[in-house]
Amino acid sequence: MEKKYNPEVIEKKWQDYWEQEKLFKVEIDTTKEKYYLLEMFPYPSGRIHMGHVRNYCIGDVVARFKMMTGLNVLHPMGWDAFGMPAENAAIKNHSHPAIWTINNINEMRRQLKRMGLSYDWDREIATCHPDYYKWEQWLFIRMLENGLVYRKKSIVNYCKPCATVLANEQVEAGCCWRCGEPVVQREQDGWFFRITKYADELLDWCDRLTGWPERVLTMQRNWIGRSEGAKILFKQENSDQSIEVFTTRPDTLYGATFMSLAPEHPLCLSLSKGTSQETPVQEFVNHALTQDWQSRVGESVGKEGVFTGAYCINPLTSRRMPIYCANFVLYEYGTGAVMAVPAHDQRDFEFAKKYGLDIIIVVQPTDHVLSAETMTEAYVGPGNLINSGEFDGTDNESAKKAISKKLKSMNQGGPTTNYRLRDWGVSRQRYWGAPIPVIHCAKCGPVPVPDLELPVVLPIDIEFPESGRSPLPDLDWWVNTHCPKCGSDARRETDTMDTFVESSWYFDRYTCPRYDNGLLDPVQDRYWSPVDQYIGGIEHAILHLLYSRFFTKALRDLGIKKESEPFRNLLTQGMVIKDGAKMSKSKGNVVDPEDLINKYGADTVRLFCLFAAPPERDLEWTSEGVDGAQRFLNRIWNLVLEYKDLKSSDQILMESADSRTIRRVTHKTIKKVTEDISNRFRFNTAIAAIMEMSNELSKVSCEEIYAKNDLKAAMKDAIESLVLLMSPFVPHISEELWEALGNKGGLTRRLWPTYNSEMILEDSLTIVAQVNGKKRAEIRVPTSATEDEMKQSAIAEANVQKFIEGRVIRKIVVVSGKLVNIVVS
RNA sequence: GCCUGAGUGGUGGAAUUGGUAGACACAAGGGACUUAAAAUCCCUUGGGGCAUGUCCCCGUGACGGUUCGAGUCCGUCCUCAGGCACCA
Repeated sequence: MEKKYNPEVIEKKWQDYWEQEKLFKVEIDTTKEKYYLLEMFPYPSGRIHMGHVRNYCIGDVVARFKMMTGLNVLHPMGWDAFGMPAENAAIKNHSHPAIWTINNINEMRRQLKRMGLSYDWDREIATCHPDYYKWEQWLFIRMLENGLVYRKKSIVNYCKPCATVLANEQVEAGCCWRCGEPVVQREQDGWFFRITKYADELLDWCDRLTGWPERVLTMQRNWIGRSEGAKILFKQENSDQSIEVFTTRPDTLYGATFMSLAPEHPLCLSLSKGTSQETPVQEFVNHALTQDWQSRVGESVGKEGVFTGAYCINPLTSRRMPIYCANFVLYEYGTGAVMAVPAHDQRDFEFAKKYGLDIIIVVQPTDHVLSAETMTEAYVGPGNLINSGEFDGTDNESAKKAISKKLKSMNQGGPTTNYRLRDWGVSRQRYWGAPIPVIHCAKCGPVPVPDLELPVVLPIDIEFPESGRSPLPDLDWWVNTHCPKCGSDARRETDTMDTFVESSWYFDRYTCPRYDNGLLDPVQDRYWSPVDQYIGGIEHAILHLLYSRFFTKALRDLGIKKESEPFRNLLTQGMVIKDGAKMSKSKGNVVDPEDLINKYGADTVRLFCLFAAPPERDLEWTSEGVDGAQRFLNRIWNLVLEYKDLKSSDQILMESADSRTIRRVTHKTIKKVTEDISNRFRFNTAIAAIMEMSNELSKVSCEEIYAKNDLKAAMKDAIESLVLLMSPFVPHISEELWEALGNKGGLTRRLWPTYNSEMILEDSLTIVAQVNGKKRAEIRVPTSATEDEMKQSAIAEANVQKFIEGRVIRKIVVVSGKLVNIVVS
């Protein structure tokens, strides 16, 4: 053993050893309990950042700990390798997305290996590999066959110069993020996953995901946004057509005085056609549709609208209700049409005031009286119905049900449920993604590519255009094909899939990454699924985690999987920040993990990441803290150096108090560290306990230890336990120290130390003596002391006497092992 | 606006079921070793008081409440962070 801790040498040594011994390679072992641990796989952006480091350090502690407790641990890693940054980089560097991606993967794999993470690298997957997306295409077709995928026209953000659809987050202040030209709304065909079919199930299962943070579940519940209400049909005047609306307030139907349609609603134009309102409506609609989203629905935007010239009929009052087109009505939510009740809805109130429309109060609160003439805002609270015919006097909650029921009996609507969740549009007019496996035939329409022709390989050998426009539509040799059904000339779908599709099932593929007879090997899936612990950033709380849940249910219904939920437990780690802000290039506060590894070694970096904050919280990066972590590892190194030659084989005549103290510290620490890792993921307190133990052991004199057999034995056990306890956090130095103690390498094959409760017991303990709840003394009592004895020693204490003297003792509260509280008047 | 979290020393954080507030670190100050520095080791370190103690008072965002006892439970409010946001 070297005199000085030299991470550079030992980290390389043990990483090589782990790789040669294939220490982290796993296979099904039915004699062992399985544990599937997964961290969110990275996008191969080029270099790992501190967020990755933190995420993967946390995962590695859990993985190594679970291995040591005897579980069969699956701990894989891979690459979320499709996506736009590859295209941008290719444009910038006159390169190719594939080359850029592969180089990045190689670089990042090398960096991750330097962290000493316990991955089974044989299971590595990259989602841009045809062997991976082949099964995604296969699944797409199965979903298409089962009605879970469909094609529809929808309104999208479109950039003309770039000839592509933009995601909402790629539109900056109404302009394209790349070319700066204004984005327009455009109706376009695209493929959709029918996630709304699972809205109820996704929502209901939120209550059963007991291993997920409540915060994430709340966000998902809000996103799904189930609301109970009614659909109501309003007959159009002079027509047998009806307009359907959704409302959560059917109780206010008697107060509905007009109707509002979203500008996208086709009725806006058709109703006004041929009337004097035709031109104003056309202008209004055109204006609304060409506006960017912010200036149309933004917070500060007022209510605007225009009369369509048409009327509909309130089914209960037979009132003639003018139909308006209004900017605040969302086409995507509900039916894109709303009944307006100005007295009881703030938006309708503002709109009615502006355009001079009638306000009728139908819900009267019990504590004050509303009047339509004087009210300055809508009343949305509870109350009893008025102006509502047969429902007058009913409380409005019961009226919701009663009126829904009546509408149903009239065939004019009825109770219904509506969701905020919309179907998931996955078409992207981009190159670097998985091709959608469909062929468009003029006669047969869209036809799935036959299974035998899968995968539809993304053409790689191409010139990547500088415009950013996808080269696929121009690749005649690739696009032109024949219809699988009728054989006539046809064109391939040139859209690729949203990259969230790949990450919605990658965790399944890790169980059988090279399986070629199907998407999943049922034997592997049954053994490994579901993921027992998933770890990643909170930023994926909705999209990725919701999509993955949807895919799991879809795979189940297609008979491919048994499980209904992908991730049994979820840990969301906080961000890494520096100087109070998230690390970013623009702020100039980025710390490069590899520089740190070069300077300190991976163990120090790991230790700091795990010690400075609990996983869910943000981690403030400080270089002083890293220095501190390094100092601790040096101290441990020196401590082990002192005791590495201890032999415990000498005969022990009697255990002394000193050796019992060493054993007590050891067993207490084993208990604390075990519980902190397994129950709570509180690595910071686990490490603090290890530090306390090492401080204790450093206090005793080395000569004394070597002088007595019982101390030698106790210390040897203590040092060995210490190294084992440290090993999930700082594996390299632990292996080296373990070897120096005369053992063989491969600590994850060792058993995690266990504690003996009897060893933790002390002969006497310190308890607190309080008077009226204030601490007045600390007293030592024998562990075996009875309540009475504890009371007596508390009362006998001089400082306690001072406070009870001359007062009457009303009551004495005894908490065994903790305190005695004497209550005096 | 609505929904979630979170507010504890100079800093990161600890206190697991209502029972010693500040574990463990970082920073700072003092000391030892050294010709010197670095490294290392030791001591002090929430605020205040004096009678300098096994002392007293105050102290976990604010104010109330429950309790023998509250950082922890309840109520009202304040601040910060995140999510959603004209969702009918």
